[in-house]
Amino acid sequence: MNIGEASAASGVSAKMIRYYEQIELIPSATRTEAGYRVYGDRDVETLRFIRRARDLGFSVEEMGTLLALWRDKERESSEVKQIALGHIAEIERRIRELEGMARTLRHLASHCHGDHRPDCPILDDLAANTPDPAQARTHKMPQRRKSGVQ
Amino acid sequence: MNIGEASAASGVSAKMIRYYEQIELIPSATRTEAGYRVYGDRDVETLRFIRRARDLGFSVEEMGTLLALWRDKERESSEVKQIALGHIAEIERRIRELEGMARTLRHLASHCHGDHRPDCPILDDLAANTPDPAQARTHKMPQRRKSGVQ
DNA sequence: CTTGACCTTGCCATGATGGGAAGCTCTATC
DNA sequence: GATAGAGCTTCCCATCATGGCAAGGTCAAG
Repeated sequence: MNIGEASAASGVSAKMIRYYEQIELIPSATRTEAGYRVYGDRDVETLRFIRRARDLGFSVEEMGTLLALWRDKERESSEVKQIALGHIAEIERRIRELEGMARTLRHLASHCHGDHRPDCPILDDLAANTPDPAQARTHKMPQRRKSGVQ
Repeated sequence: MNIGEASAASGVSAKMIRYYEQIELIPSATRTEAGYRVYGDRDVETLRFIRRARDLGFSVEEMGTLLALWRDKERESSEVKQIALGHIAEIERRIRELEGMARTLRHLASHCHGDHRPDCPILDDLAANTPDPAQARTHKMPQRRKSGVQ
């Protein structure tokens, strides 16, 4: 099976299959004399596993761990469960973050006329709100020495 | 005001301020003779606007539009509302996507012993599930000519 | 004058993915 | 057997927003 066929059979693009090989998420495929990658049913199974895990939002790193556990017949299911639970917690954190944004935006939008008049509480709010450093997102503001807003 | 002070006053890192200038989201700051960027209160206001919009999940492109509308006194609030509503819809779409993942994972995890036994429905499911091309995420699988899984 | 915090530019990295070019291979059709 | 064109190969570049590091100039306090 060529890479294109393996791609169609697994739902993972050929580009990504090569990428996964390069980062050693999957072993290097054997090659034909001409240098074409060759895949078997086992490889397609692995690629489907990856495709499914990715659709569940697992990162490539997490997929690597899951694959290793999958291949290890003696693995303990608690390890897998831990990864799944951790991932669920992360997803729920992102959901809460997005819901906070949506809540604020819905509130602002509901107070905006949405007509030809220029008054718009959305812009006013964006402009007026003093930033609260404590609720910064990915922010790591460096501390200054002379510290003081001039 | 130097860039570090403007950063502290606005909550936007110096690095990002330079980046926003480079991509022309904000106008180029005036410079001292030595080449230092100089900021005034108006600039800090703009940066705060950006910081707040970013915390609400707006992309840089959307921020550019919002900034233009903010500066345009004659703008119609309907434009702003449209952007906000579109953004809300996008956030809600992402939330639904994440909730689908969380639901599936919770279901799988609840059926996993989570102990020393190797049996794990999570891995079994990842391995066995045939991919449904219709529910692909960002997938644009290219169509093959001979189309057929060997 | 020295120290060191601050500024400058520039390059590199992230994560997962796509796009495209240049060049080789395979296969179906004439 | 020759030709066309789909498919494969590698390599490089782009995304998006952000951080890190390095080399070098500047400024202010001691």
